[in-house]
Amino acid sequence: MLDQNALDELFDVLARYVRMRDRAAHRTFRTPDGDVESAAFKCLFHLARQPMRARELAESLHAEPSSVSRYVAELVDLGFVRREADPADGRATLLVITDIGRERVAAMRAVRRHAMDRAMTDWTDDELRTLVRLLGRFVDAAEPLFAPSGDKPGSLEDLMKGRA
Amino acid sequence: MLDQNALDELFDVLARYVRMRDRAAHRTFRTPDGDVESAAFKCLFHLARQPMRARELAESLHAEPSSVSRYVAELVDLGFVRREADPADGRATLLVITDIGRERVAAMRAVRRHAMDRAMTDWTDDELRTLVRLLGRFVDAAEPLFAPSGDKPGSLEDLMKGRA
DNA sequence: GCAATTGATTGCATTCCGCAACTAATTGCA
DNA sequence: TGCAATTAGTTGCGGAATGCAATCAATTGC
Repeated sequence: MLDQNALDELFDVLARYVRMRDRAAHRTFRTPDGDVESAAFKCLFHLARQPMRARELAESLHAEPSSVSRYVAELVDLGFVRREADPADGRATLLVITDIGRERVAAMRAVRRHAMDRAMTDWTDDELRTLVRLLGRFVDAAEPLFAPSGDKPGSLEDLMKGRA
Repeated sequence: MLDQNALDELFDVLARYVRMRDRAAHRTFRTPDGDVESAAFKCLFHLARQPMRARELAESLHAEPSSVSRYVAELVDLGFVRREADPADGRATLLVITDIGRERVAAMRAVRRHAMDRAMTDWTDDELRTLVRLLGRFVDAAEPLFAPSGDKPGSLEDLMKGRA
C-alpha cells in the first residue's frame, strides 16, 4: 500500500499544473496578431516524430478522429502539414510535417526551454532526469485507467460509477 | 544549462497526462445519472483546506472570478458548499465546505487512491515521494511563467509573442 | 453623504471536442 | 466480376468550459 497522502498530493500538484497551463493557453493562444496556437498544434509534436495516418494520430493524442480531422485541416491550411498518399492503402493519407512545421516545433520548444531553463536554475540534470523518468512511469501506469473502460474492470470510470 | 532534451521530454509527458485526463473528463464526467463531476468540483479540494472568499478561490485556481462564481453556484445547489457572511467585510461571503462536500472529496480521493495504488504496485514510497517533491518544485518554478505577464518580462507569453 | 473601490454575478462569444451520421475508397467473398 | 461489409476520413450538431465586459451591490474614504 503506497503512501496515500503522497498520492493525494501528486494529484493536487498535477491539477495545479493542468490548471495553470490551460489558463495560459486560453490567454496566450487567443489574442491573434499573426499566428496563434490553437489546439491543433498538439499534433505537430507527434508528427515531428514520424508521419502517420489520421487515425494513428488520434490514438496517440487520445482524441477522436473527428477532432484530428479538424486539427489536420487547420495545420494543412497553415502549411505545417502535408497530406501524402499512403502507398499501403489507397483510402488513407499520410500526414507529413513540412519544413516550416518542423521549424515551428523547434521554435515552440525553444521558447519553453529558454523560459524553463531560467526558472530552474537550482536544478541539477540529475533531478530533472529523475523527474522525467518517474513522471513517465506514472503516466504509463495511469494511462490504462483513464482509457475508455470497454469491458475491462478497474478503470477510473468504473470506480466513479460505483462498479468496482 | 539544463539538459534540453530532458526538458522537451518533460513537457511531452506532461502533455500526455493532460490529454488523457481531459479525455477522461470529457467522457466520464459527462454522462449524468445522478451526480457527475463538472469543472466546479475543482473548488472542493481547495475549500477542503480552508474556507475562503470567491476571489481567493479564483486566484488559487488561476481562474476568473466569473468562472468561480458559476462553480460556487453549482456547488451550493448541490449542497457541497455553504455561503457564510464574512465577519471582516460585509460585501464578501465566505465559502465553507459542508459535511457532505467533505465526504465527496474523501470519496473522490478514495477512488483515485484505489485505482492508482493498484496500478503502481511496482513503486516504492520513496519513488512516489520523490516524484511529488520534484513535480511540486517544477510546478512552483513554472507557475510565474504561466501567469499573466503584466509588465514582468520573461513569461512564456512574452516569449511567444517575440517580446523577449 | 457621495464618489471611488471592491466583491460578486450575469451576458455574450469563442474554443474545444465527443458523438453520430455520412461519404468515399477498398477489400472480401460468393 | 460485382456487391456487401469494412475502413479512412469529414461534417453537423450540441454541450461544456471559460475569458472578458458590463453590471449590480455593498463598503469605505474622504
